[in-house]
Amino acid sequence: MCLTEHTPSNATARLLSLWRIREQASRRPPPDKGSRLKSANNHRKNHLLAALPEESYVRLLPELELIAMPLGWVLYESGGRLNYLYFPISGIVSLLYVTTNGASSEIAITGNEGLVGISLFMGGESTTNRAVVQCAGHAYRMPVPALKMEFALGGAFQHLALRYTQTLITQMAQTSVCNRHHSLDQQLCRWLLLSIDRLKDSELIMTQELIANMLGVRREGVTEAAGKLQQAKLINYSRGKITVLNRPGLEKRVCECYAVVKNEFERLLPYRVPA
Amino acid sequence: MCLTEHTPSNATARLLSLWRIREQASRRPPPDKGSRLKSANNHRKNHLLAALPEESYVRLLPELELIAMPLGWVLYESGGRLNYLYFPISGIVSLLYVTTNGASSEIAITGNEGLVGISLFMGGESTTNRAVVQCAGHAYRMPVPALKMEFALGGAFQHLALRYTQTLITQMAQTSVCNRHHSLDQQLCRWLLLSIDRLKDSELIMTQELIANMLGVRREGVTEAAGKLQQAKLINYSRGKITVLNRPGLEKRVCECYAVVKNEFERLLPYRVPA
DNA sequence: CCTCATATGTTCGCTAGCACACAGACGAAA
DNA sequence: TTTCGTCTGTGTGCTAGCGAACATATGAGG
Repeated sequence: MCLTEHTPSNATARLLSLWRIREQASRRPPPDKGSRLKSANNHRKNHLLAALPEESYVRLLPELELIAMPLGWVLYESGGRLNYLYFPISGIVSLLYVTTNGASSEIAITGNEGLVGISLFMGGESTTNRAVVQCAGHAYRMPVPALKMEFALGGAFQHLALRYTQTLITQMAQTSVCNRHHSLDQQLCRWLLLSIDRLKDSELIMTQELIANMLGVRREGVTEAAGKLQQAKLINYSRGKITVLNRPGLEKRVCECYAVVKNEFERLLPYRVPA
Repeated sequence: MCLTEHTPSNATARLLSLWRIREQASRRPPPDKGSRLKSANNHRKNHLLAALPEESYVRLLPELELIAMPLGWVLYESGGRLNYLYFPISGIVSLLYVTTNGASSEIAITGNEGLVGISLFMGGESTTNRAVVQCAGHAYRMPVPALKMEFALGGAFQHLALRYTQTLITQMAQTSVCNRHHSLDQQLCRWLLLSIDRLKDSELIMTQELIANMLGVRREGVTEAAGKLQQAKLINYSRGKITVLNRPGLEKRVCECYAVVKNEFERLLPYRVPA
């Protein structure tokens, strides 16, 4: 492919670990329809659904189906077709780009503040990235026809979807800049903060190997950076479980990128606690 | 700001060169209204305008005003308010992110295939990046009220604008990955190809210093990478003028990122030659 | 033709992060 | 308890790109 490409030796290892994820995925297709979680209030755990006016909300309600998002499940593949728009109510979904030689980078991250599958309403039907569940959780999914109808109305739903897309764009731009200019240490802090912002507790189930895949760096690099944070008592980790002990401490170390993304988020989609 | 931030010493130099740009900009506000270029067919030099059905086109025509985009002109500033949506018919506009310590990175690039100011219809009104004219040219601009009205119709215009936004997202994602995984040499090739794709001739007015700002690297690095390309007779440059001599040669050296962006572009917005 | 600001070339030491190769350490299952 | 797979820690080169300082070239304007 590329003669002058960086040697893909280690990249192969990364690819393997991604394969592992994908196999997990095929083993566990989305179950959980009609679980105990299915009570009206759960919908409002997704901030976008929560922000919908009553009128749109009642229209969409019957279309929404609750599903479980197991760790590692691939919501959509690069170039693949989507049949649903997803509104997470818990857990984290990563938008991941995987290069032809197996190296990968996280492009953006979505939790219960957003939705997964913007290409459905943007018009492309597919994108060049992959969406993977990074932390298990649940989501409501909406079939494409319903989505398109509601979007075409040009009302609150369209408005929210587009604003959310704009925050995603900000996140992607910031990731790009961060990749270029900031140290691995800072990027790890950013990643940790963005992630725990999307969880209720401050505990992540995530190995350093996977974090390395997200950040697009070597696992050893993450070990080193995480080691520093642990020494500073900001986090604690062992065997795929990371606990944030001192959030303000992380915020001191992180680069500007985190704040930019967060501020832009609050500017565009101020979250109102659902009634 | 960031204690562990990379030293901003050289970044300062970069900032200065950006200042220079901005001063040029304030010296030359958009003139050129009603120039000789103003003939009906010129609108169609912008691919998005060209793709509009007659019905929308005639509605928008009276709203469009031709302006010149001088080199270095800032269409909008990070966080700043926009009053127009721009449809370039020639020249190149860079979306640039500048960090607090003065380092910068190009996020995406727009020519006559697209439009500048997506935040206007996405809903944010502003973005965290800056749009700078990288190669002088002309554009039609549309005032915000007209834009919003047309967009709200939910017709072809909305459709095209959103599809274009999707290609822009692809470009940003790819830039991010490229920043992480590919060598400066390859990135330079990508940048050159993306740029000359948006120009009629294969000549760029651009110093290595400025390219370095776009790519977010040191000028010396660009000198070295460009030197290799010149030795290989792929390009020729001197004092701020770069000529591409051997396009296929560049395409052999470039990383996958260029092709991904280009293919996605053609998939989403196949350009039909205007009648 | 000369001057001078600007653009490019080159050098040297330095650091972050890479590749590769193991060693330990923990925990779930047998 | 033992075993074994998975995580994490560490070390040894190595390279790309950084910072800084300076040398050279070149073209536009006097």
